[in-house]
Amino acid sequence: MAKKNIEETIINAAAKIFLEKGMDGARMQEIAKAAGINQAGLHYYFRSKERLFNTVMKKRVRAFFRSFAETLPQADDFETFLKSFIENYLDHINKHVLFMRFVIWEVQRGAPIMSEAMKEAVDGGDLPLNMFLEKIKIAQEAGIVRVVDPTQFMITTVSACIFPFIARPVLENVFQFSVTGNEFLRMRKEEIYRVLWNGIKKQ
Amino acid sequence: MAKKNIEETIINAAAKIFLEKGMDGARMQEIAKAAGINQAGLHYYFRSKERLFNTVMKKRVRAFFRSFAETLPQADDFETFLKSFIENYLDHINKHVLFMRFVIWEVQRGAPIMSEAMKEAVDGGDLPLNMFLEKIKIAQEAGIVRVVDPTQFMITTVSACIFPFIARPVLENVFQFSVTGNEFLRMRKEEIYRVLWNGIKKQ
DNA sequence: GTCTATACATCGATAGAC
DNA sequence: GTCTATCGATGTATAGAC
Repeated sequence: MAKKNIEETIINAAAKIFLEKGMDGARMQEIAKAAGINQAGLHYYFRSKERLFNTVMKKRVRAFFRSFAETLPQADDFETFLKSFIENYLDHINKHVLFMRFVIWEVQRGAPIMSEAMKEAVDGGDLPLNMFLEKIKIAQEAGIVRVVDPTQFMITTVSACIFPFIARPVLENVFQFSVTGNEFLRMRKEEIYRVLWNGIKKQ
Repeated sequence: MAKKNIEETIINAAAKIFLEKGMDGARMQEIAKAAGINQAGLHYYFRSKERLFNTVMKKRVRAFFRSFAETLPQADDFETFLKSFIENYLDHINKHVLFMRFVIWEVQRGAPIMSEAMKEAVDGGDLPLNMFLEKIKIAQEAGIVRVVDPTQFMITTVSACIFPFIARPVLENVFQFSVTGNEFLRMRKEEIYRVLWNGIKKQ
């Protein structure tokens, strides 16, 4: 296997373990096994656990931020835009639940690389938030939606989307519900769109 | 100091460290120091790290669930009820950000005690969710609010409340904002109430 | 019950043969 | 570049004096 391929294999295996267990809970031995090499090989390629962690995270954060663009619909009509965004974004979240929960935890836990990687991704223009915010402003000026702070509305939107998924194991205990992943996804798409569109549209 | 008092002191010190660092990242030495004793004393009182962790969590989860009742307002009028609930609940969250983020992380990480403690608290009736859900149903029957699934609406409400706080370090990077805690709290109270009330009220 | 000293286990990292 | 063997550091846990 070529060197680049091995490094790629290690990074993917490491990402899986790190996302599940966190930096503190992850074991180099487990990563090595998942990558199909031994622990000495792991150190040969990445020198230390910290360097491996940093490499993995820089790559993942950037890729994750970039992929946000794919959730942004083309529609000019704000209602259609919002509905499509919620559907796309929930599908997107559904694929990255582990990563999002992990980032929230590791950032507060104090891993310096996380903030650094996010800052780089934001400064590098990997996260096109402005398009969403502009859509709101345009709809406000057109009198389609109420005048609200666009950033606050967007925070509310992503909160309603992300939280039920990253906290799902907790919610299942608290609300004592039990539905399949697909059913839950479908219900959330409907609920969030209805509440948010009614919540922001002009009567 | 009486035995009960020392145990209490240790539990509080341990909770602080566990919530910040997680089970894997917490160190017995650090907990001992924070409790003002040495590591041998820690083991004398709680035998092992796992037992200490379990004791702390059972206590905290139950207390946290119980305190939810304090966020439930008395108001009969649903609009007033919702507005007050959001304000109370955000104040409540603001005091327990570390704990909530920690629970979400540890539950997925696989700490068996967490699910167990939650189940006990729920089964013990420590979490009076029904009052909130009943309020929605009554308002629906009275024609005050639209017909929605009460559980889904409640999930949306708590999501909009909790997420911005547990993910705040991330949001600050992503949205590049920087306001004081109090200012952020005030803005969220206003935003969530406006969007959710408009989102559910009958036109 | 509380201390010091230390045993014991685990993990990250490296040396050195191949 | 990859392996086995092992070092050294760190962290949990305990023995035993007081």
